[in-house]
Amino acid sequence: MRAEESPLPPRLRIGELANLAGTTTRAIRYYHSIGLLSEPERDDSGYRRYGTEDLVRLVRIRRLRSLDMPLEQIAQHLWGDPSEHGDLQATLRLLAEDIGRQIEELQALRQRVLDLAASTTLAAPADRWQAALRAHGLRGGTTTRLPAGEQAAADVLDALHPGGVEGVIAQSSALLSEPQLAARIEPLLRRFRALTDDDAAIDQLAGEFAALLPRPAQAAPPVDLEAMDKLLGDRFTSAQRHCLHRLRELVAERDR
Amino acid sequence: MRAEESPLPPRLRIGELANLAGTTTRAIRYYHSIGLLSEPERDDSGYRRYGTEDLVRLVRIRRLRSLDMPLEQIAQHLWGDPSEHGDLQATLRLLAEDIGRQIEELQALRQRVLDLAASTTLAAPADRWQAALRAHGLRGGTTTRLPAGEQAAADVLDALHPGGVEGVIAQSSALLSEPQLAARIEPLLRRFRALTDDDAAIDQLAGEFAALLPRPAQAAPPVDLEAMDKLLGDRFTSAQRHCLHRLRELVAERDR
DNA sequence: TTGCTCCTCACGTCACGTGAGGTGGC
DNA sequence: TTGCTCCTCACGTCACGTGAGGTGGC
Repeated sequence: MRAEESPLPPRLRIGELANLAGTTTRAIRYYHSIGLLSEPERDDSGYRRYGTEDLVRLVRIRRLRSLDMPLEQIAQHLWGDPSEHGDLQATLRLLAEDIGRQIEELQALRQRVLDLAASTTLAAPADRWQAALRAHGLRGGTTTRLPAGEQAAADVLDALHPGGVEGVIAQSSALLSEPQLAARIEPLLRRFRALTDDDAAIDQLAGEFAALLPRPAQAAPPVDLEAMDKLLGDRFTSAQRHCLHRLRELVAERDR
Repeated sequence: MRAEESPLPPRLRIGELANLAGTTTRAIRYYHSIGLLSEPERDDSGYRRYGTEDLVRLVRIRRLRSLDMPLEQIAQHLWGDPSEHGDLQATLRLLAEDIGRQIEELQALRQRVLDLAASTTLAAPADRWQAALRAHGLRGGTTTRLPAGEQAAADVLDALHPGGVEGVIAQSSALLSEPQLAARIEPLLRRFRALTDDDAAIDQLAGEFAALLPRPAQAAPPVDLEAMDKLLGDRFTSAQRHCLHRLRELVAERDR
């Protein structure tokens, strides 16, 4: 039996290459346009025809892209001498570490979401604030429903602290472990809520609040106090704002 | 002591809000432009002034964005009625599941990155191909250096199979466990490499190769054979192409 | 006065997706 | 002939970034 002539099979067209590499023709043309993949030869009808090297390079690009690596960075690695693979190795290790950190962040976030979903009734920050206070032996004030100003304060704390209102309270453990805190703070809160503009006792009340606050070394404020002031300004009466302002002054003076 | 008038502190400006929420003024303006965050009131000089609700909503947006959730999806979550507690709970559960999936994806991604880092230490596909064959008791042919066609074949297999050349060999375990494979295949390979166009034994050789291949039920081809043909066409002689073509025909006939 | 912040266009970026309108291959 | 693939513009998308040129606030 004689051997027949076996003609050269036509090389790959762009669609076939795209399928093999698990991508689209548009992506391949885009890689050509930015010079990441060199343009192959055309056949008689102007179609691009691809070979082995194109496939190998494209698959490498897609592998790195599946790691969300930017094309520019991919280009640097693929244009680098194949002998300098140490650099790529180091980059990949750093990438793995970065992903590891992202995983940890997401796990913490997921736990927080689950905690929130499972926690009692998944209530508003103000209610969770009071519940967390009760868990520390504080009744959270005499009223069942907090005044508007304190409700808004809970909202802001919940938004600003990474751990939510629960995180704020956890960070204030030094304050909360103060002996007799419940007995001492609740009368102050009642007086604060009843403050009127011509109340002569504003500075007196601020002083008594300040006496309850721990030294700065033991507890930095959990959130930006000036921002809280600007946000909550319209939720308190002028007298209450005055009292809070005086309280901040007293603490600042003491810390100097 | 008389209480002084305590003026309303000005509300937050866009830069302060951005800092508190850990984002940029541009992002906030963008959220306004697409209606994700409503435009706040302006002060006398036209500056936007923000309050508590804006902060709370923006922080929620940023939290979800940090999960890479598209803004459109975020909008759907945040437009849900806050009074429907059951719905909110369900939303949070879904969110936790979503985060869980993202964690799994990232873990798989991290593993792929580490695998990739490990595989770059290894040599060219052709060398890894021969090393893997030796691990199965095959010497990988008589030559130290593979002919160009077989080197290119190794490149293509490595690119196309998710597990690289090692994955191809693992998938071909049925073939590799064939008794006396080494003794039977190596003479065939030598004859294949020496094929000439007028070699009358082309079909004979193809038949002997086919006899070594397992039945289709036991092993589907690990990669697209037609694509391999188009890619490697120019790396083999006409006689070799003829032989491979005949081999594919024989296997296809047998499988019908 | 100086440096900082804010304002509104409006164009740029990244990695493609999506027609539009036309031709080649089987 | 029909349906599929390919070709080249060229505009769209997503989530902002980045000046440009001007004004307000302290």
